[in-house]
Amino acid sequence: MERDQIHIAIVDDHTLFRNGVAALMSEFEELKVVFEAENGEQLQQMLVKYPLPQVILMDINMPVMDGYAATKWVKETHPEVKVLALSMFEDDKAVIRMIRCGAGGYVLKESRPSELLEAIKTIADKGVYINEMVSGKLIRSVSGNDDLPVFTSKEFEFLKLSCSELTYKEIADQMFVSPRTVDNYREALFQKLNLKSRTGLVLYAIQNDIFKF
Amino acid sequence: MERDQIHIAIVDDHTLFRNGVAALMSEFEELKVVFEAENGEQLQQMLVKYPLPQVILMDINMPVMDGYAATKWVKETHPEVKVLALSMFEDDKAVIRMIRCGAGGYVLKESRPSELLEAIKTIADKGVYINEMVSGKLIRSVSGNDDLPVFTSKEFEFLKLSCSELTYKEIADQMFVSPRTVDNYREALFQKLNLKSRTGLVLYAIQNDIFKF
DNA sequence: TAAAAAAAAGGTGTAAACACGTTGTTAATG
DNA sequence: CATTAACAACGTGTTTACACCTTTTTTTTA
Repeated sequence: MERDQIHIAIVDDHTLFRNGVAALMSEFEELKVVFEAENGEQLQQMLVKYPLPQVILMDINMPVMDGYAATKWVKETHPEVKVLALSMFEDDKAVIRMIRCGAGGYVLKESRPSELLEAIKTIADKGVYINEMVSGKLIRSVSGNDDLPVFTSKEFEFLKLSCSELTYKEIADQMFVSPRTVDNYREALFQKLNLKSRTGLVLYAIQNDIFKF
Repeated sequence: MERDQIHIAIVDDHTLFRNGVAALMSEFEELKVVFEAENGEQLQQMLVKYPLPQVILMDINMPVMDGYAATKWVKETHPEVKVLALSMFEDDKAVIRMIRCGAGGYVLKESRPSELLEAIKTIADKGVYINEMVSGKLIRSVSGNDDLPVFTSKEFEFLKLSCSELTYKEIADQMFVSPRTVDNYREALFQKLNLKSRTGLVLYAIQNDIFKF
């Protein structure tokens, strides 16, 4: 067992992917996989039972507790642990959000194993790993704060229910409020999101993963 | 090198996943990974250069040539080769479509390596691998043919334009037809898709990749 | 080329969606 | 305890969406 090994953990709900990456990374003698977790919640449990990893490879979309929440929690409780986001697609919004949550970098799942190793080594050393697109939209997006507006929980619920064939009246019934109140939710969302139609709401909700199929 | 090894190939655009699965499967002595490919097109090239695999693990969503087209092509040119779909989520529509294209089964990416091994062995032996949900919706869906209805090109265009904040009047202008004609398109789609609101149209279009972000 | 089918357009009515100003209600805060 | 602020609800009016049925125009095809 080599000294100076980088201890890593892998958090991803897809077992095949998780095990696969673990197997691949274990082949690099510079790395040691200390544990795997299926989601953020399991990660929390693992962190008390196992030695603290230096780097956590974190998937974004997971059930139970997703990558955003998990990353935020990790940085709050163990700020010295580096988080490297593993994203499926080059989804700017998601990547930016992960970085805001405290991730020190991100790697696409399309990457070759050696690239991932490089990213892990860099992030363990320097704390951040920013790849090719540094000079691009990422910088601009992160500095220019386009965070998602704050919704009340009612507005949020209304937004999700809007992604259906229910009429506003029916939505009101389901939310146990008056149709007028639903009007308020709609107006508030229109203003916050600069929209003017229900169709706009639906598109927004889907684009921002507020409504999922 | 063992005889009676099952020769498999892996087609997935995510290198980390592909390599990971290859590494995992190589550990089973019953299997031999003969090649990997990034997409359907690369698969076509690989199939002439490398020994024919008995089973192909096929991702669904890939650039260039996706899993549906690739599977169809494989079954046309090498009907004896079995295709096992690897799906990310339990997306009924996608799975059903893959089976219609000729896949002999599907496995979720959440599966454990041993389950995947089991699936590979089963499909190599029996030609099909149907897991737990046999008795469920799958059977019903595949038998009851629910292929997508036929739209005219105008209806199709209208459907895409509906995924916006344009009013029907504005859509009519853009399509250079009368608002009444647009009414006809809408009515036709409502009937064909059994919907009753624009929201329904938007959701349908997005679910079926007719409107893409 | 006449008949039939399909697509485009019209008329009209109702329901839902959108807009805006106003009024209770509750809870936080000085 | 009075004052805000936030939320819920109301009234009312306009626009858009939806429904249905008819007519005109274009395209197919017998």
